[in-house]
Amino acid sequence: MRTRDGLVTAARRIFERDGYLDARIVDIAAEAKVATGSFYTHFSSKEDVFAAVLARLHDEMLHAGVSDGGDESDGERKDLWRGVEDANRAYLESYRRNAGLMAAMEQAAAVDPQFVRVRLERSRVFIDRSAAAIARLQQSGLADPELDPEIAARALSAMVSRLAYATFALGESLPFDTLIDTVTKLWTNALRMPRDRA
Amino acid sequence: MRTRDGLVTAARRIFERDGYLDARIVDIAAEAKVATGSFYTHFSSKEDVFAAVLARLHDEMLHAGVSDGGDESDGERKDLWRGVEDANRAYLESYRRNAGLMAAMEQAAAVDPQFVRVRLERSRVFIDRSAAAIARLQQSGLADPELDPEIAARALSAMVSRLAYATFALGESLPFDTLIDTVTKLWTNALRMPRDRA
Amino acid sequence: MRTRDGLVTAARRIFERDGYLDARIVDIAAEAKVATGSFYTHFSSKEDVFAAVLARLHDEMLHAGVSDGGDESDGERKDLWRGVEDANRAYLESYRRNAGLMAAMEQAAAVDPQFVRVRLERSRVFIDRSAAAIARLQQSGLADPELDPEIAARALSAMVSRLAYATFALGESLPFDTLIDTVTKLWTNALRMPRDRA
Amino acid sequence: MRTRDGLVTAARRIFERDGYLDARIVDIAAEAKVATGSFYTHFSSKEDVFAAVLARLHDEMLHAGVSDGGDESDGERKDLWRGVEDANRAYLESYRRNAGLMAAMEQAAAVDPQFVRVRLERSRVFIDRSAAAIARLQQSGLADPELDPEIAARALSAMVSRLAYATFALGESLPFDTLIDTVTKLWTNALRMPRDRA
DNA sequence: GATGAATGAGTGTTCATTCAT
DNA sequence: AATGAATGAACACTCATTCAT
Repeated sequence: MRTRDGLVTAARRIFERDGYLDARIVDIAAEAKVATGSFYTHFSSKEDVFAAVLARLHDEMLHAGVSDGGDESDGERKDLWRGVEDANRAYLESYRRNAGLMAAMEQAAAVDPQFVRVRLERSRVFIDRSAAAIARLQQSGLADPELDPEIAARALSAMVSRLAYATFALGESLPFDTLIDTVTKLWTNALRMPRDRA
Repeated sequence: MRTRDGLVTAARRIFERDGYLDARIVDIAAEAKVATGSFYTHFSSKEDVFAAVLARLHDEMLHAGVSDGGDESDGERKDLWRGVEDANRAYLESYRRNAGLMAAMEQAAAVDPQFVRVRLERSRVFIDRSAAAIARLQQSGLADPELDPEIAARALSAMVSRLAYATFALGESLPFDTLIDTVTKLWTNALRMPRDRA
Repeated sequence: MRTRDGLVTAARRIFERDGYLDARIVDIAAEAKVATGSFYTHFSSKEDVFAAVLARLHDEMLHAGVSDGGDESDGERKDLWRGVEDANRAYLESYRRNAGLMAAMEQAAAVDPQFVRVRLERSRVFIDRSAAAIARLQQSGLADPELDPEIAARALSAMVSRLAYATFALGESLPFDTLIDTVTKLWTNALRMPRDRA
Repeated sequence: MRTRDGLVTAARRIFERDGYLDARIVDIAAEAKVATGSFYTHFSSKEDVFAAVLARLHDEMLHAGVSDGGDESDGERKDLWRGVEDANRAYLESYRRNAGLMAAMEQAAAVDPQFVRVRLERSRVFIDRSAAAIARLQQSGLADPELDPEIAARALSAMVSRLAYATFALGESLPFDTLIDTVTKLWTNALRMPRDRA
């Protein structure tokens, strides 16, 4: 198991350094200081390790409570805005922290349908939570009732994740705080949520 | 020049069929019914033809008036909403028509930084036009003055293009009209534009 | 010793299932439910186990009296024909029973000279007995005196074993009884042995 | 086409030298003095070249008239024996000349079912011709009427080819003339053909 | 005697690019 | 300008064997 862990760690470094396509099994094995063949004791292919790397990332995020978009428990309007902002900040910070890997994942998804699925499942969590939140807001009369919660959640998640990709993976410059602020404004506006100090 | 045109046409078909990475020069030459070596009389590499294919697409769009997001000339509120809807419809229809190529371009951009730039320039047109429109609306008191026009334009373009990619290139199901309707609502809401029958 | 026996049994199954070349040591160990390394406590290589498997087969045949071509003790002509038929039947039945292993052995012999020798030694028994029988028949005036007993024995054995291989290992269809009958007629004819009811 | 021919010639040398299994594509290309990749311009795999080598051998045999077992046109008894002897001699001389290749083919057939078929088709020619001859002899009352011509032909061909393999490919020593003489005697006896000077 | 993870050498195949004709 | 055969570098994967526990 120790060897396997070492390989996952090494693989993550190599994928971040070289991207998904240019990552070579030999390099991963070398980075983990094991023989090439040992790689195949634990993984069957490059796709296989990459899936393991992503799975570990997912676990780390769960343990770090990152996926938790903040508690939306109390009903004050001021907090609604704050809730959206916190969720966006958490998402963006996590993206920034794992930018190299996210870039590799985009590449993997562009090349291997298997990772399109993985990416979809990853975003599903956020989309589902957002859709639920939107529906709740609509029922409380706090969000535009004409919107389909599921589709709106998809669209707004697409907006945030694509902006994160452009900013952190591609390096299009945007100050972090401006990013959060804009995203949060657009998100709350888009749902026609009432402004804080309305 | 006829050979060159034939190669571009052939390349487009191959890129649509096989994607950017799996497209082979021999196949492009065969599809164009010329010898492999003739390819290199007109293009220096796969990147080179792909750029030519994208350039031709761009030209076709300009001639088809597709890039023209509708004239936003008159000041009636009703037309504002209509203007956004028309622009989105035009974008989405164009994306749907060229879905195979757009998928190839996403793949190319994931693999080759050169095409990240191309993609960026392509979207630049739409972003700039949107940013200008937003600024104009703000000056007329018809859009949220707190938004940075440039960043908001980027974000909303990201939203639309990503949704288009998911729907037409990846095949995540969404009825076309629902898509346009949702996108337009979110877009106008996000800017806090007044509703039609306000 | 129990482990060793288990490995030989397992190896036989694997060789029958996968052939000599495709048989893998790990599979043999797994089939015997021992660790891979344990294999090497008892055998030094794949060739080594395969030799052991063949040796055990040889022992089983001896104990089953299979190698015993029938007793050619009495001098009646009728029995001569019967003796040849019995020997052929015994040989062919044994081949049919062990067809999988024989196929593996042919493969091994095609690939490793060591098993050409083993195969030769295996057939030696039959050839020598046949040669002796031919010589005896010649001395009794019951077989063509112009034939070299040794070479004739080789040739006729080759005929029978090759037919057995084609029928049972390769699956070229031939009814068992037709096979025995033809082989016996050809064998007795070839030696110019007098017909039963001469 | 010149390159292809060179590759077939080179392949034949390599297959004879190293056998089917140990033959490496790089070696074949090097022997033909072309780049490794050029091999794949003409052949898709090792099996593919080997099939080409065997096909060329087949052609050469046909042109050399080797497959022609002598004309069995006149009805003299003396010539019957001679006809069988000539056919056997031709077969055995051809086998001796191509012993290295035949050894490789046995190996190929032991490893790849595709070549079991090829070998079968190769022998089919001889078997069919023999079967026809046997049937003719039976009709003229010159061969044992109890034998099935097809099966007898198979059996006697198996005998000759297996003896050829043992002698020329495996090097079990037997003088060439003794071999022909024995084989011919056994063959004519087996069919109960009348002796020359009966 | 048993374990089983680690070792690492070895090779078929692809395809963008060249260049003599 | 066209031809198309030739080039050759690059890399994943297998599996018999070892050896520290």
